[in-house]
Amino acid sequence: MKQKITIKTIAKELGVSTSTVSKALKDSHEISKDTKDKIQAYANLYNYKPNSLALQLRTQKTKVIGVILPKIVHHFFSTVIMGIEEVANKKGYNIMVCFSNESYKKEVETLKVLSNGSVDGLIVSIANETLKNKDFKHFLDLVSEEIPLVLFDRVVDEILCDKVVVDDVGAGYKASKHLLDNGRKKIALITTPKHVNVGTLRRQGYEKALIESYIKTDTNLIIEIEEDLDIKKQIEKVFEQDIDGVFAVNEIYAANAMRIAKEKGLKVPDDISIIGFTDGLISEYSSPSITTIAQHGFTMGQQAVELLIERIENETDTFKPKKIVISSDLKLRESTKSSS
Amino acid sequence: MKQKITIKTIAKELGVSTSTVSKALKDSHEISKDTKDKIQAYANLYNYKPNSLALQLRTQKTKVIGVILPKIVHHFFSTVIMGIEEVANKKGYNIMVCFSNESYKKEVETLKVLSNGSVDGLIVSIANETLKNKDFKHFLDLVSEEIPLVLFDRVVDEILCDKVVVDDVGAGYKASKHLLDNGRKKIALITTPKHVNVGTLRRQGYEKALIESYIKTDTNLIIEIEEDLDIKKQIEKVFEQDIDGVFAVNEIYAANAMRIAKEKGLKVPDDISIIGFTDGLISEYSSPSITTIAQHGFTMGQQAVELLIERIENETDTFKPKKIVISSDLKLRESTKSSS
DNA sequence: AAAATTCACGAAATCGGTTTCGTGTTGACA
DNA sequence: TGTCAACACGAAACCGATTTCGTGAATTTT
Repeated sequence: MKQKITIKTIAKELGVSTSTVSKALKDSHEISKDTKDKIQAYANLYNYKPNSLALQLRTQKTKVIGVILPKIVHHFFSTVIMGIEEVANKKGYNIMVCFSNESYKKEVETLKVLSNGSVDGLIVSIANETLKNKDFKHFLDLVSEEIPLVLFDRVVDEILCDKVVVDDVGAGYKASKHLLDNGRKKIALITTPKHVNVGTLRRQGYEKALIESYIKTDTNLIIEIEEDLDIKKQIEKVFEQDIDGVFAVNEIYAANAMRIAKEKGLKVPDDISIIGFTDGLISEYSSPSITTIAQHGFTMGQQAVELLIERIENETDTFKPKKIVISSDLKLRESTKSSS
Repeated sequence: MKQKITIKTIAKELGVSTSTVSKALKDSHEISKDTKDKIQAYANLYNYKPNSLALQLRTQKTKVIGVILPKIVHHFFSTVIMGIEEVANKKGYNIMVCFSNESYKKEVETLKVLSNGSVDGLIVSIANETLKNKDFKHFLDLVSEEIPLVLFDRVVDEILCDKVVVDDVGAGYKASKHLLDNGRKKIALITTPKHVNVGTLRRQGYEKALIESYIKTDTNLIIEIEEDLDIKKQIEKVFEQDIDGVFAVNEIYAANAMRIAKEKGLKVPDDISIIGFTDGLISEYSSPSITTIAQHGFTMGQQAVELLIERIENETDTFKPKKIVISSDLKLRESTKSSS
């Protein structure tokens, strides 16, 4: 890289001190107009840009927010990033993005790297493996170092920090209730393993809705998907039973369910209703289009970053973690159109 | 944030100089074993982490790569990011991600912010608006400052730097040839406005394939989509004509075409074949699934970072821009299954 | 026993800025 | 003419590390 022009260069060239240059560039009243003009002209001519590292070292602020996501090729997470970036930028922050790839080890490493002062705070959604392990030491360390931290979507109670989540129980309830209202009785639930708490919460909503309709939960209709195995094959199993509705906790599961239904000769939504989660492009463009629960990832990102910046800039000694719950909406599409 | 422990703190507490501490922590031979043990024990106990800003200021290296994308809620770009992050991390770099949102102004601002020393180099895919304006001054400035820069996918010849692109002409040819081989004669092309060069290049491939089959290009069959307007309505127009094949330059256009075909009562692939671009989830999960040209975003990301890091770490005075062309593959699916 | 090494550590410069505190010069005022 | 304030600028400390060079003491060599 080309040798950058510094304040020192300017000072030497113009025969003044570095303090004068610094002040002149900030239009300080201490410096005479003549000198200011001269210095500013020189700086412009040579396209002087203050070295941000020097500033950061002095102020101990990087104006950077670290974001750690389990993955990115995923409609929900990429939407969240958009929300984060938008607000962060508006407030003068940049974002450093890392991915845990659902791996505990990578999450620990990334957290360590980012917490050495490269960022002012962190926004994280916990990796699957970490949730499974239930080992949150790396997060607890972060909290005890008092590095501002906001968790979103995949959060746990053990970590004392600000959180942004969707109303998963309510969303699960809404989705299931919608199917019940459509006259469906034998509703399959395609969910995640229990350690993924969002899945568990959505299941609670599902069970609540069933109970309200005096339907007994049939564990044969509930299937927990192992992501490492063939997803479609796992979902096919639940179709061996007599079902008339499917509630899938994400859009990939929903799309797979739809495909299987078609292969089995079932008509959607006439013979079977399908509802998904995460309002992504698959749901929108599949045919029939899939009714989903919209998670409002964009809003989540915005809220998370606002919480974080609030925490960064207003260092209150009284630490009371906040939890923001984003309500979710039913996005009605063809896959649950009541035939009546 | 909690007061961080510095080398100075350790020095004072242990009654030695900061240089001794620094050397002891790096296990220098200059320091006696006793002193080293004492200092290292203290550092571990209080969880000392060197301030990365101080290091960066000293070495003038941030070990951060800036990435500017037009958008992120998009299969191709999120895949590229994955590729970038993977290689960058492996080589000890982190990535700072920004979005231009296809806006010229935001691109200029972002470029300015990132080029003040916060990153060692940049990977960029140019915003649509910038391509339209043909105003690349901000990039030329970057180049003249000799800040390492790699452009990918949306690149222009005016900017002298390393580039990674897909073989767009070849890909367009492959896609069109595939339709022709399927016996299609009246193939519509759904592309972007001319200023988006990838669209133009793919069109060249399309025209080349037609010419080879002695088919005259019919401009009525070519439609350039304005993203600001209703996409579906624009595509519907081309369906007013008698067509038996559609080549869409991205998967959203392809998905829309499929939907319209169905609405018109056309059977895919019996009555009409459809082929898209970008091997995303929509193509995979729509029904029938859509044949596409796979762009290998992951590979592009990897290659781009490797070029960039090479440029960052081996400052050669002889600057010869490299251009890597990634070949694309046809991913055969149901939407072009030949009925024969 | 004197000279030469080795050892173990500290002082100070450096990276590129900001900021506090002085200080010499000028002008105004009594 | 002496005093005092305003003005315009510089010296130096500071942020948190690294690194070069120097130095006193201990040890080895001759």
